[in-house]
Amino acid sequence: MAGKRTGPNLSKIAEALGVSSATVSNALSGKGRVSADLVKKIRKKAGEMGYVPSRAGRALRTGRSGVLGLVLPDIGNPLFPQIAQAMERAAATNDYGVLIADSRDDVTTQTDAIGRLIERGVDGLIVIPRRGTRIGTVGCPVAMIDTPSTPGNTVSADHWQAGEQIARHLMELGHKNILLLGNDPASNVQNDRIGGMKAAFKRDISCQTLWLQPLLRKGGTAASLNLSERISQGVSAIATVSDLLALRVLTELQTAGFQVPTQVSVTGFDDLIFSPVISPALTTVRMNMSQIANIAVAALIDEINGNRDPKPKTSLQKKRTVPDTVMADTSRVPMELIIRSSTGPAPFDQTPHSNGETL
Amino acid sequence: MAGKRTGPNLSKIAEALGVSSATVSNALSGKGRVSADLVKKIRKKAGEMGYVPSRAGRALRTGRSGVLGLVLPDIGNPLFPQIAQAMERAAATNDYGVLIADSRDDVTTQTDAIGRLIERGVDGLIVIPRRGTRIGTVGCPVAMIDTPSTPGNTVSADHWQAGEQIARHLMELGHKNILLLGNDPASNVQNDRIGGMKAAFKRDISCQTLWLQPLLRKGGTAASLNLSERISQGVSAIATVSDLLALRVLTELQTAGFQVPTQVSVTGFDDLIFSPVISPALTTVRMNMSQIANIAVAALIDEINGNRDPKPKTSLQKKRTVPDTVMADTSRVPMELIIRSSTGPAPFDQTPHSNGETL
DNA sequence: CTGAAAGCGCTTACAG
DNA sequence: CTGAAAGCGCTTACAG
Repeated sequence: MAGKRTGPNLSKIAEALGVSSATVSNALSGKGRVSADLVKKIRKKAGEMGYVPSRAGRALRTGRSGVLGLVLPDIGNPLFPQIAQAMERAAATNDYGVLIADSRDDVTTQTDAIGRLIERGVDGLIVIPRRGTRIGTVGCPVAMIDTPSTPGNTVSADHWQAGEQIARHLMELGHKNILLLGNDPASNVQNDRIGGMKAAFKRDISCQTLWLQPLLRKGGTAASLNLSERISQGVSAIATVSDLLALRVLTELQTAGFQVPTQVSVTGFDDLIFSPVISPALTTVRMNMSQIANIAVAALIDEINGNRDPKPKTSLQKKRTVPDTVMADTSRVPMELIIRSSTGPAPFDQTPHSNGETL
Repeated sequence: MAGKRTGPNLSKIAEALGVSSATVSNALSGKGRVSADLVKKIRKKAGEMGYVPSRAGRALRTGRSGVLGLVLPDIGNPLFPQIAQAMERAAATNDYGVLIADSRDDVTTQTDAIGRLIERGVDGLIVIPRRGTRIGTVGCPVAMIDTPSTPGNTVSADHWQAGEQIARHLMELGHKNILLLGNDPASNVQNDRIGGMKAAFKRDISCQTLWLQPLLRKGGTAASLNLSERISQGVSAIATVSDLLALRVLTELQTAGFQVPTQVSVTGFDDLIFSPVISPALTTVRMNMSQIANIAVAALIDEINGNRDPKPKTSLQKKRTVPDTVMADTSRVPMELIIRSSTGPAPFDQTPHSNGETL
C-alpha cells in the first residue's frame, strides 16, 4: 500500500490530450515554451485528473529534493516550537518541506545530524548552532540562526538592541540598581543581550552581572545567588537573559516572600509560552520568528537557485570559490518589547548602596 | 551547487569492480543473492569510494520515500520539543527521516498539513490530532498519539493511570479536599487525566472539577476560579491537568500570599522544561516519549512493509479492505510520577467543609 | 510552439 | 550466483 503512485503521471495526461509529456511538463511548470491555449487545456486536464507531480521523479532528474533541513542544538529548547513552526511555514510557502534533526546539545551529534540530513539530499540547511560550533563546508547552503556576533553567516534577532530596550524600560521606571542575570557565559546570544543592556545604562545606574551555570557547575545552587540579600542591599530590578531564568527568579522571590514588581522588578527574554499566563506576567522581549524564518529561507533558496552551476550538464563541476555558507547578507531583525506586570516603578525608599560594579 | 550528485553511484562501483550494478545493489542491500566474497569486496569498495545511495533514485524506483510525516495540532505545544526529538530519533534509528508540518490548531490547516506531507510522498504519518478530529483515510499508514480513549488507532501514554498515581500521592499525603483543574473540557487527554484521578479517590475524599477555558471564554479571568476562597474553605491540594496550568495556579497562589506546599499542594502533568527549576519545583508525571515514539514508528514501519501488496507490479492494486489507520495494537505506555516540592502533607488544621461535589 | 529522446540512480523480476 | 534490461516520473537540451 505504501509507496506506488496512485494518481496519474505526466504521460497519462499527455496521452489523454494527445500531446507529448515534455509539453505537459513545460505547460505545468509555466516556463512559457507552450502556447497559451495549450497551457490552459493541459492545466485543466491535469486538475481534472487530480495530477500530483512526483517529487521523487523530479528530485532524481533535477538533483534537488525540495527539502530543507532544520538542525537544532537541543530540540528541548523552549523556543524550538516557535522556530520550527516559523520555518515550516516559510518553507511551505516556497514549496519546500522541512526535515528535522536534533543534536542533543552535543557537537558530535550535531555533525551526525547534519550528515543524516545531507544524506537525505536536503537542498539547504538551517542551523541553530550549538554555541561555539563552526559548521564546516557541508556541500549545501547553510543559514545560521544565532546572533550577528557569531562569526559566519547568520540571520537573527537583534539581541543587543533588545537588551537596550529592556534597559531603557527599567531606567524609565526609575530603577538605578539592577542585577543582570545570565545563564551560560559562553553563549553569544546571552552576551549580546547583556551587552545591549549594559550599553544602554546611564552613568547613574549601578549594575552587576551574574552567571548562573558556572555557579551550578561548581556545586552551587540557585540560592548561591543571594537574591534576598542583594535586594535588601538595594537591587530593585533583576534583568535576566531568558524567560526561563526569569521564571526561576520570580518563583524563588515569591517563595522568599518578595512582592513582584512592588519590591523587585523582573524581566526575561523570548516570550515563552508560559510568560503571559503566570502571575505576575513577564515583561519580556519577543522576536519576530516568522520574519527571521522568511529571511533565512529566502536566503537559502536564493543561493540554491542563484549559485547554480552555469553548465549543469558538465561532468566536472566548477570548484566553488565562495564558501557554501555565505548568506547574501547578515541580517538582524528587531525584537519587540512586551511590557507586562512583572515590572513596575522602582520602590520609593530605594537605598542605592551602590555596592555593585558601576558602569 | 545544490543538487547534482557529487559522489559515486552504483554503476561507478560496478565499473570499478567489473561487475554489474545489479550485483552491487544486491550486495549492498544484503538480500543474500550474492556470494559472500563478492559482498565483502563490494562493500569494501563502496566504503572506499565513499558511496552514498541516492534516496531519490531509490524512492523513484521503490515508491517509498523513507520519510515519515509528523503533524502537530499546534507546534506551540510545550510538549512538542520532546515529541519531535523522540520521533526523530526513533525514525533515524530505522533509517527514516521526519518531515514536519504544523496545523496551527485549526482543522482545515490540519488537513492542509497532512496534504502537504502526502504530496511529498511520506510513507507514514504520525499525528497528534487536534481534539475531536478524525483523520480520514489518507492513503498511507497513520499512527495517532493521543489517548487510548480516542476512537481510532493510537499509541499513547496512559493518562488515566497517571491520574491515579497523582491522586494516590495526594491521598497518601493526607489530602481530603482536592480541587481538580482542567483547561479544555473537550480534550480527551485531559478528561482521561481527570477521570483517572477521580477514579482513584476514596469515598472520604471531597473533590470538585473546574475547567478554565470555558470560564475564560465567557469573559471570566483566572481570578474567577476563586482559589483563595476555596482554600480558606478547606481545599488543601489543587491537581491540574498540565504543568502549564499548575504553573499558572502556583504563581497566582504565591502572588496571593499562599505558601506552597505548606498551605496548598499543587500538581501538574508532563514535566515541562520549567517544572524542575521553579520554586517550589512541580510534582508531576512524565511520559516516556521515546518509548511512545518507538512504538509509533515501529507500528508505522510494520505497516509500511507488512501490508505491501503481494503483487506489486500489478497495475490494479487490490483494494484494501482494512483502513489504513489501523495499528497493530492500541498501546498505552505508563507514566512516571515525579515527586517534587510543590506537594507536601495536608495542613494539620484542615477543616473539611465538604462543600464540593463528593464522589 | 511542440516532440522524441536521453538520463537522473536505483531495484527488481527474469534469464542464464 | 550473476547480469542485462526495464522502468519508476520527471526535466532538459536539442531538433524540427
